[in-house]
Amino acid sequence: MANLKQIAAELSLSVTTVSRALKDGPEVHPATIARVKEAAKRVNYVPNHHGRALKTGRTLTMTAVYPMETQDHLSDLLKLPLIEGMTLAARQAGYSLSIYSTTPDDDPVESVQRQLQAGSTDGLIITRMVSGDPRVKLLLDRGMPFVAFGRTDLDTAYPYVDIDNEQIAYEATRRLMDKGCRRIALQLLVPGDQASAMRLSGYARAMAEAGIPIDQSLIGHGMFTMESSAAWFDRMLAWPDQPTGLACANELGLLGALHALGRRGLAPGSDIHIVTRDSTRLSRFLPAKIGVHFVDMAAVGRKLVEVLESRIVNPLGPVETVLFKGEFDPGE
Amino acid sequence: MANLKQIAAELSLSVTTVSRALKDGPEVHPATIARVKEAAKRVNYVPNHHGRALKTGRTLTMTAVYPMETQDHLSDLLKLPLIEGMTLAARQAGYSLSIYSTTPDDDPVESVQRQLQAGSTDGLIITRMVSGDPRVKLLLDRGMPFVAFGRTDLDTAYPYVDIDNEQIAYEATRRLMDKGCRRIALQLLVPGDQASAMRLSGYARAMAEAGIPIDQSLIGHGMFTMESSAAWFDRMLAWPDQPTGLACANELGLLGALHALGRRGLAPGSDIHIVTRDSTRLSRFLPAKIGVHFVDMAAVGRKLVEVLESRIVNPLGPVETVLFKGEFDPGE
DNA sequence: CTTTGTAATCGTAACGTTACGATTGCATCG
DNA sequence: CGATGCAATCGTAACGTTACGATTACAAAG
Repeated sequence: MANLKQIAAELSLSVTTVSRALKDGPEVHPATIARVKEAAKRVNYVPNHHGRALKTGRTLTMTAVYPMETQDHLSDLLKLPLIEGMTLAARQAGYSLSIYSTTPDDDPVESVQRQLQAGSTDGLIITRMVSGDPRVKLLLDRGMPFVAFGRTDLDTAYPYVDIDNEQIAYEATRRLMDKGCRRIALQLLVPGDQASAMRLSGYARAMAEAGIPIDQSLIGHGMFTMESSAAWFDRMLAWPDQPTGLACANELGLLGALHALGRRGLAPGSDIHIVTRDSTRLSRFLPAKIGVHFVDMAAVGRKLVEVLESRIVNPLGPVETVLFKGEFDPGE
Repeated sequence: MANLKQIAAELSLSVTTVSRALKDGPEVHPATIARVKEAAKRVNYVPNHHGRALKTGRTLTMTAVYPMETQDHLSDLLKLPLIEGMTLAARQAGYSLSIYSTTPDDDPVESVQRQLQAGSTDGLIITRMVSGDPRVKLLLDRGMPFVAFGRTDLDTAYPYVDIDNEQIAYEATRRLMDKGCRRIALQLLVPGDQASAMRLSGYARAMAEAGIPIDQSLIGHGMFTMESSAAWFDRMLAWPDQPTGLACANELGLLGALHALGRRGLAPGSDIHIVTRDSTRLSRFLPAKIGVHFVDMAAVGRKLVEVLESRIVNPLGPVETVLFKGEFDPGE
């Protein structure tokens, strides 16, 4: 409620002087600065966000576009440490972080466009990149600072932070082969998005190296939930030529697959081997031998904010791109 | 980039008329309204958030204060569906949701105060209520719309949405007793906060009814992580009078406890029984017989936003309070 | 031909802030 | 004693929006 005008009136100063005093302007008498700061503290003055934003054009707000698969099912657990990393880093950098949820019904380009216009944000964190993602061009054209979580196949340079999904899937597949697996099943999330495409590509590379032809029926798409993962894997386990190795999309996929195995009295480690990506370290606490690829998503979240901040502060600076590698833990 | 002034200049109208036309003001000629809307659409006009907020005092922003235990460990998984429920509901109600992370180092009252002053939000969602929570009085005094996730022991009325933790813990304890357990261990999260106090109270009620004295050494505080849960439970399993029942704080506590059991070659269901609160349905996919109390946190998140919106729209309206009950599933 | 009424549009001020140029007071210097 | 320089402070305008009262044009009524 307290504003510059009130402080100015109380101290018989002009609004200008008060404003300058609060930023330690060199033109203001030190004694006046002290008086102003004392008064500001006393009345609990905090600069009005909108007044400042309107004048300066800077809002000190970052917006993360948060894609949801459905409204009913639990999202990929990696989003929790990601959000925590982002919110904390944003706050420490002096920004507030706004979360903009989108459902599959929303047009992703339009979602971005709306954020652009309203001038309500200094920068955007976009996720769920797709091939030739049109949002990148749009944002570059408008000069809106942004950073992508994930990459896309464009010839223009743009800032991104990504996980090396290709390497993760390659390594996962190789590990399974080391255990003797040749029929290796692969779980993917969103059909057509970049992260899934990279996983598929890493898988294909490992298979090609081993000279094993790819069996499309071993590749599962849309494995968002424990239920869908369990049902899909259960179906495969009924085949005469059931898979002997499985690379899970994430923790939820793993839990679903373990559930399907358990119902048949099977456990991973002897006949069937399982590898998963895990960003919560949850799988390390399961009573099963599982190879785990850990990626520190809180660090990814912090990095996203860091890169975005540098874009905001210096829009013409060098375009940063960061690739996080995972750490593989074979699980005994 | 496009603003009212530009549209007005282009159509040779005043800014006022354009502004009114966009809201279908009855004083504007229908033909003019059509012209204005066409032009607005053509130049992709979206009202500037800060200009509007400054003038009207409404920001169309809600802020959720998000408490974090530590910067390193994964938070309670219930926060993921909670955030998803909140962000989606906020967006559908026309608000954007800002997440304000706080660490244990932050003074919770000061965190709230800062949000208040800056005028950057229309309402607050506060969590992690403590006994006699000073934030409630502060917010009521200032007339800032808010809703609490959780209750506190104050004689003033204020809006809240809560989970019936007392009932959850009572029922959990009773279920364990039904299985024959008398030495029942209880996991709690934050020492001193309201949710943990309620859990403890429900536990105590069930124990009193059964005439079993409470053994303080069976009550564990600060069980935020799988690691701490595992270590704590492991210590107890080494006792000659080890517990025969365990009520876990949440999914992470459960995984930690199962891990400790598994290392000793034990499984829940015969000698030792386990019950947990679960809001991700994760425990249903574990190969263990566990009693589960499910609470739909996405619904809680949506409700929080709904209650907050009604406070914002009608600050003098009736004070809503909502209590979510869980559903118990005995796990076979 | 002036008055009254009404539909449509306009102009000004204000929200709280900051940028920038103008102004004041006072000591110093030729 | 008037000119100059400097430190300190002030005033105005602007960001984009909306609220409110004023103004215009024109038709109908006296």
